[in-house]
Amino acid sequence: MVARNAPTLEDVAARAGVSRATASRVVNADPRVREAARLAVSAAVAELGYRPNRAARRLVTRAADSIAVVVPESDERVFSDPFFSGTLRGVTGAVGDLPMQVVLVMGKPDDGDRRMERYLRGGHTDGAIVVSHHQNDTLWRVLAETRLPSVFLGRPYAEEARVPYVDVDNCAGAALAARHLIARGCRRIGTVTGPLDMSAGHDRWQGWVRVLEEAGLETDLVEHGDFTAAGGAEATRRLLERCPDLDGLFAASDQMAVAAIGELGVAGRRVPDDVAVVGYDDSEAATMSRPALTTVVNPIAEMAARAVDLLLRVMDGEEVQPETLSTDLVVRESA
Amino acid sequence: MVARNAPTLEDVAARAGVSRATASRVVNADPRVREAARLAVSAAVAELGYRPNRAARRLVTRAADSIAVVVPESDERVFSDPFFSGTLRGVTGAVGDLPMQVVLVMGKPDDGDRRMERYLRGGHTDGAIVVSHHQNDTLWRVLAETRLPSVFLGRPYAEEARVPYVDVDNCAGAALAARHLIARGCRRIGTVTGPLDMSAGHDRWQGWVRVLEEAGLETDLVEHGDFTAAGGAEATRRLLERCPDLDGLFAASDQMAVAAIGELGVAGRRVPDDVAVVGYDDSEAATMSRPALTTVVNPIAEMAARAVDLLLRVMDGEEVQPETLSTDLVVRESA
DNA sequence: GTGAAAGCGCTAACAT
DNA sequence: ATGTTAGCGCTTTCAC
Repeated sequence: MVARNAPTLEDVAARAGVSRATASRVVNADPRVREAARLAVSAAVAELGYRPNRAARRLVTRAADSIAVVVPESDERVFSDPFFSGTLRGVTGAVGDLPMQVVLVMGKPDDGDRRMERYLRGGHTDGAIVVSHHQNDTLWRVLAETRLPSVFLGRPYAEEARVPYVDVDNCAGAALAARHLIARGCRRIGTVTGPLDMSAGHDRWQGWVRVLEEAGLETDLVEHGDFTAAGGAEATRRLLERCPDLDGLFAASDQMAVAAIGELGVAGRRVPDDVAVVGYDDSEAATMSRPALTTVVNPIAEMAARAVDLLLRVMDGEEVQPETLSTDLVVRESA
Repeated sequence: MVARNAPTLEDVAARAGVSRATASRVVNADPRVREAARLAVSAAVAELGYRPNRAARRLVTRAADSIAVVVPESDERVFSDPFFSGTLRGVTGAVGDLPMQVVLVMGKPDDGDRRMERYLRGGHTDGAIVVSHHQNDTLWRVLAETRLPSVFLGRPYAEEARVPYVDVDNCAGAALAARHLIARGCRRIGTVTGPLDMSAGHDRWQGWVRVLEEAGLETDLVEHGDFTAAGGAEATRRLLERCPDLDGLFAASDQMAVAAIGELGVAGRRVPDDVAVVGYDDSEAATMSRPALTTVVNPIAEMAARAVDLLLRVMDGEEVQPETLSTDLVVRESA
């Protein structure tokens, strides 16, 4: 609720002895106003504590107001995975000085609670960037129905979802990692995957499979994680149980890779001498880790920037094409 | 930008063969509409893909639209400290189903970049909850100038800042911790403080001092941290250098306490046998830690809920009084 | 350079 | 139960 009796532009104009139009011009820094009038209006604004009514302004300018960053994950997850903070930072950075709010909307959407869906349907925002979409999430359907301009950051798993997205070539990224391990001489190479109901998890796994097949290596040393450290540690333990003489490991996130290194240490295996480890993300954790992580770059900031750009264009009524960024491997100490 | 030529309520009404008012009633679930009319309007809404113009609605209802959670900390910090995720969760929970957005605004405000100030001055939100305010932050001044309804979560350090706040009695909380250590038999008790330019950091330190003085113990075993794990580890190392036979430690945050336990382990000192450790926050880390942390409860969710309540009332033009919640000690294994 | 006037899309009296 | 009407506060032609 706006403070009662908040002064309006009318009040400011009256106080400054000018018309509403002139007052509006001053407030909006229109150059064609006499110095005297400008001063009078500025003074009136200060004295009255005038603040423009955003709704009124927006009603006439038809400008966008806010976009949502939608993350269908629990808030613990959102706040513990650097991927999300990176994304949010990227989005706010890309929105920059546009007079637009970035609203973070998070929560598992399918745990019976339809809060997220209600929010999206409520028309509270002018657009949405959806991050971390899962196979069974029906968010894309909700978004299609409401016709809310939206862009996925990370290709949605469902093939029917014909929505704009920006993705990175996760398959190629994982292939880079796998080839690096093979080139190093690894032969019993395992992988700790991400969730397979997400395109990123699925694609990184498949990229790994493809390269190992080409090299004539076994592709069954697979354990599924969930991108988190805890999940990665557990998957690594299972992997070590199945194959104690593992000599190479590709983890689909840096958090899992770091956890894997920890587990390998517990099992008495040295990294990279006994087991070479490659992560994914090139997050801060990769450089902090000991040994420092060899990892695949996930250009989060760039993806976020592209997503914002796409979204702005969708909101403008433009037709846009999906974009897929390429990626790189950063070689450090762990492999 | 709203999609061009977005259908208006007028269009819906025309299509359904009713008046704008009736259409509005249906959209807003007003009960006094005939079933037939309701169906016709609903159909028209669906066919046209109508979405209410929020600005127009807001202009007439004069309802609040969004509140900001303002955190004058770097985004890394915001996303790594569970205190902030807890707060954000608390705020969104308390806002509940009110049709109001919660916008997270973060960033160090004084690094020459005035983004936060500009944002707040821009009148983008109807109210603000300020978290983690530092002594030299002049946010309260900005908020006072703009007359933006705001509530501090955690008492602002500056005494001139006559703003509503909700706080917890940090002094009493720290006293609980110190008394517990003394009762356990500790005599060389140190503390790793939070930042002293924050009321929480300062008060927890002072609460510790007061109790130790009353007990006739030395109060100079103080090292300053910043609530983070890294800062806590460093401060603990300094403390151990100064006093290798430390037998009790109060850390002003769980993150620092966990880090301290790690450092104590490195130094070959067992917790709680050699050194008893008490943390602050009762965060998830406290239960996960080994040994599990004895810690002071920081009722984050409750504070957030109170802050939202206060803010709503301030936005309603009401005068409100600061609130200070009490706290408790949870005894686990570390002390 | 400035003012008068026309709406933006919606809700909420007020009539019927 | 429904339609008519009057704004909400602002920006923006269009005259002057």
